[in-house]
Amino acid sequence: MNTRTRENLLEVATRAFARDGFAATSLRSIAKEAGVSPALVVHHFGSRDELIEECIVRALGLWVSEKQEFVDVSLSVAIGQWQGAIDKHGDKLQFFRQVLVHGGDAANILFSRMVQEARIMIDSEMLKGKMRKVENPDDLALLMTLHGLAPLMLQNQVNNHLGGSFLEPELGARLASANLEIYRKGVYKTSDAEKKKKKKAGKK
Amino acid sequence: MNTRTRENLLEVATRAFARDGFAATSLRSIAKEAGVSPALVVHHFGSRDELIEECIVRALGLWVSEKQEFVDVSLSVAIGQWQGAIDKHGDKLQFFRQVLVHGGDAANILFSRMVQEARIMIDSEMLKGKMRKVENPDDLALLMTLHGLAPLMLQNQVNNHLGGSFLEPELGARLASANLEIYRKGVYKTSDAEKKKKKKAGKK
DNA sequence: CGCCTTATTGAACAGGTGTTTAGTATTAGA
DNA sequence: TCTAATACTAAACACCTGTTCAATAAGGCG
Repeated sequence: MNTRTRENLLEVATRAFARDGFAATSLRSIAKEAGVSPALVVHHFGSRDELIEECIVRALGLWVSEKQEFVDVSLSVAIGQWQGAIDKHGDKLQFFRQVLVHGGDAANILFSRMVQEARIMIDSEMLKGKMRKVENPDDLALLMTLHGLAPLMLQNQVNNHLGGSFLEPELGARLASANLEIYRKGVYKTSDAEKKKKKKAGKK
Repeated sequence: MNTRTRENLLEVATRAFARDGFAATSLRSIAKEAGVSPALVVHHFGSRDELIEECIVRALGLWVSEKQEFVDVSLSVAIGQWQGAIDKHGDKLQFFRQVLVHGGDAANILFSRMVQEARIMIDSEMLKGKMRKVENPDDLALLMTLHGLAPLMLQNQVNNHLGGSFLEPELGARLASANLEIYRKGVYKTSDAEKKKKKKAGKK
């Protein structure tokens, strides 16, 4: 089995899918970009769908094998500290974005894993005393994952709105600090009645 | 000009685009669904791209004309109170979701408008004393829009994760209340030093 | 009525898609 | 070195795409 051309094919395909999305990337264009005949691609992978699946499995595999790094990313994503994460894993994030847009089992698995890791992060932060106790940590994990993924999913619109790429340090930092401000202090004022309630519960 | 078939065509097309996305919806399938020949569609709209554009313009037009309603939606989106908004505007929201996924000028305009309305909402809430003063209201508007759109963009994954549709009252309410909890109290503890600082600033 | 515009269609076109097939190189193993 | 498997390709297939064209039906208007 020729591993080299196979791996190269996977790399080229993943890059193309990350760049243009699954729907807009044809088997033929991948073959051309890899300097190879279309028939060879199906010879190696069976079909276009199986190629896509292999790309996803491979990307998820890389994720798992680099898990420690990606936990950092997940955390960075959650609290909006983009620049570091993007520098290291920009292309992979773009690919995962396409997976999420594409939907299906892989997207569900990917998403649930991210929520799961956010959940672990929350427990850890609470143990360290950096996070307050919340009513439902599972829902918080879900929400923080959503909040973290939102700028990735809507990156084009965010970039257009800000007039630049939020992957750049300055804009990224602005988004991050604004997000952190919400996560620290909230935005809605708590009513006086609730404040007292909170104090009581705290003293007890 | 036959307005009836034209309008019907727009309606069928919009519904199909909302359901399956732009990339996966062919001119021919729309024609079939409308019980009409493909040639008639291009006779009325010139081309598939122009049909898409007309659908978008029409949807944005409906948005503007029902602006008051949609401001409510926007606010509901921002604070995560989905169920009411979805009941009234579910199909339109699905279409807008596809527009955002599709990207391009229309998506940028739509997104910036939502941020803008969020900004107006923030000012109004601050005037009413329901919101605290934040460092950069523009960035807050951007973030709240992102937070509101996230569950819409990732609805399939969220539904899969929760084991049901978050458009249903119970799950929607859960998400909403978790979001509100963040927006009210934050999640990260502020350090003691910062707390004192805050108190000083408050008394001054 | 007849005329002209409009609505509508079936058939065809050119191009793109994923996949198959038959054939040729290339390589590895006995 | 001969053989069998593998790597690879050009060409063709069947299908789907958006669009065009010529033709027919239907109204509106003088």
